[in-house]
Amino acid sequence: MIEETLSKGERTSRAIIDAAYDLIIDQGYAATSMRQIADRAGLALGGIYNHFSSKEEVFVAILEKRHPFFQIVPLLNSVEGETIEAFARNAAHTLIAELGHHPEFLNLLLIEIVEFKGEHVPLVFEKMLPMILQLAQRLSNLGGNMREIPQLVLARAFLGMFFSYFITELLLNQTKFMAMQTNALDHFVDIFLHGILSAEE
Amino acid sequence: MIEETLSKGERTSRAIIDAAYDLIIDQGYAATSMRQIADRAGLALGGIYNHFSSKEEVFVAILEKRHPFFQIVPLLNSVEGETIEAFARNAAHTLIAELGHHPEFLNLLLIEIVEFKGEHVPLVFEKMLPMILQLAQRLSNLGGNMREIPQLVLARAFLGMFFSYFITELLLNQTKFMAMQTNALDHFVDIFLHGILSAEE
DNA sequence: ATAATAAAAACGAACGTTCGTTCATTTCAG
DNA sequence: CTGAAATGAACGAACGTTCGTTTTTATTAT
Repeated sequence: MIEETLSKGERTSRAIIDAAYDLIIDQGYAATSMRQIADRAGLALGGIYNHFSSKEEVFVAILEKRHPFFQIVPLLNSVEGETIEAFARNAAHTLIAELGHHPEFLNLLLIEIVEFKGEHVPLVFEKMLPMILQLAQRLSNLGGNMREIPQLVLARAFLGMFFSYFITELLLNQTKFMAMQTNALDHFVDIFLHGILSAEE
Repeated sequence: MIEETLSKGERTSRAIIDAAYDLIIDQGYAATSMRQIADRAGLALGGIYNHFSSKEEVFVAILEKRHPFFQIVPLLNSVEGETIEAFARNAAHTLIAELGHHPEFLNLLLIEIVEFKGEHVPLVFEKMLPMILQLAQRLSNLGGNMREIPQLVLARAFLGMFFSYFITELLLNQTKFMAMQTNALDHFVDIFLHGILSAEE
């Protein structure tokens, strides 16, 4: 349907990006060759260069379409919840429900950090700025009492909750002898909301 | 002094590991060549193969000596503090004081995840097990009241606090227009201890 | 101590592949 | 019919690894 309305160039452009994305999040950038990308996209090696002028340009195109933040921020914008607590809980479950099936969805972010030293981060941030501002506006109107915490710290800690959840999940999945933790996320959210200490003293 | 007592083989072995470590955390594994490693270690290309039988074997040797967990866990073991809160605060500051000057110290962990899919994680975990058990024993004796949280979740959340601190710090350092956050770590610890919600209702 | 010797280490050219990119040519779409 | 898209051979450079040789080290016998 949609494919029909796209020009041929646009279609193979997307096929290249899709193929490169799959390969790169699986193998990393340097370990993925243009030949592999061409094969998977279903065209000849030289054909890629009719759409992208270099390997890195393909990578940048992937970042602009598929950076994890572009998945996370809109999802957060769609989360319901009147209070801070309700929003945090719903956000956690929404993100896990949507992204939990793709534990490698963070790989693109990590690859960019590891293989490009984060030099494309400004590009991604700039492209995300409207979405971020909209989200910030939305969050500032939430009900509930919150301790005095700088907004940026709050955002970092909230994002960090997912970073740590996914990265440690990834590490644990490798050590088979450790038990699965089905409700670990709820605990993470609880710690984020209430901390590890008990109220009594 | 110490060098004098080491055999020639041991010395160049270490030189190779040191050189490879510097290059790999800077460029990634696939992007680092054996020639670069040889040059930086100060020997000829073929010389490496008198000490390691392949490039991956060099990488494994690096992991066994320099994996971030081997720096973190002993540091945590050395942290003082009688209560949970005191320990958490001291631990955070100790780790940042020691590792904060090397924001790339997590790279080896990320590289292993990204370029090897975490397949060496069991190896590292096994080597760390005694240290971990010792630390767990130490922490279970801390004073202070804590909410009921599974030990493994607690460990994940605690580690996650540093993951998120360092990764977001790394991201922010790229976006020059954002202000430095000098005391962000204290806020992270506060959130870890008390959560973001205020006690009143 | 000194000389002889066997093992370990260093060397660097060479091997066969694979890499990213280019290009003249052919095919196809609008 | 014209420009965009696809082709696949070819380029030089770089890759990991091997190998025959030379040099250095550590040990033994003198």
